[in-house]
Amino acid sequence: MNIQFKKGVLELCVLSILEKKDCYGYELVNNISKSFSISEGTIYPLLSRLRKEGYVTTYLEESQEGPTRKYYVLTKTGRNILEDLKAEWYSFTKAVNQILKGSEAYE
Amino acid sequence: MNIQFKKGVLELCVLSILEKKDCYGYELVNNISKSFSISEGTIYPLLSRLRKEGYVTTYLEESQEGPTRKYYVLTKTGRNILEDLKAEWYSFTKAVNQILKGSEAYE
DNA sequence: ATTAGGTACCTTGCAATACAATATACCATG
DNA sequence: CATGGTATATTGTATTGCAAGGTACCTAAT
Repeated sequence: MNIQFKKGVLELCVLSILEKKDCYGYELVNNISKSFSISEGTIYPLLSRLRKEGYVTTYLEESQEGPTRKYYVLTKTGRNILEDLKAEWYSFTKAVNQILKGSEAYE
Repeated sequence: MNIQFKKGVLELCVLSILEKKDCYGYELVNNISKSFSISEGTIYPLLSRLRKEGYVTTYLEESQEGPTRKYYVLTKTGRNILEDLKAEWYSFTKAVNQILKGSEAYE
């Protein structure tokens, strides 16, 4: 898996998953890992950044299976950013796919 | 335009364009700029790297409109890399789109 | 009780890459 | 001869993903 493809896209994925339900870091790693490889050393700094930027807030909850979980919740700002990122992602991939296909076909 | 989305994808785009015809750096910048913003300071180091890795070779050709152009040609190795990158790109974007759509729909 | 393995958090140092800014130099037009 | 477009290239900075490591909780087997 090309590491570079992931740059910036991970943020989009995390926000998109949090849109559906609150998650803790370890859960996000396992969830996203089903789609493509991702490590904890990537997620935790990313989550800290998202919180610092006000895209998410957190709350703690105890677990019977291990240490306390820190759940992340999407804020209103985070929701807006997510919409922007999604739109950018779709238009970007469309542009790339046009280049890959020879770019004769412009709709 | 999210800078991070471009990471690594630019290499794919450049190789894909070179697959169709030989290009010089400045031409690639103008060509790709039609799809998304890209600067010269990004392309030239990238092209040097591609040459160092044996994905492209170069030849010089004079121009009436300005300084000598350095044309880049895809090698056999470059062609193979391009095929790999394309496949990775398609499978990666598919995975991301599944996450964005809620990932209930697995085909 | 001690060990092992799974769960869960976090930090540090490193690598890759895109960009702005800058530099050089050619050519044509005013 | 100055401006603007063409064309190449380098330097320093910022961002982000990862491997490796550390802390700590819980359960089950030894």
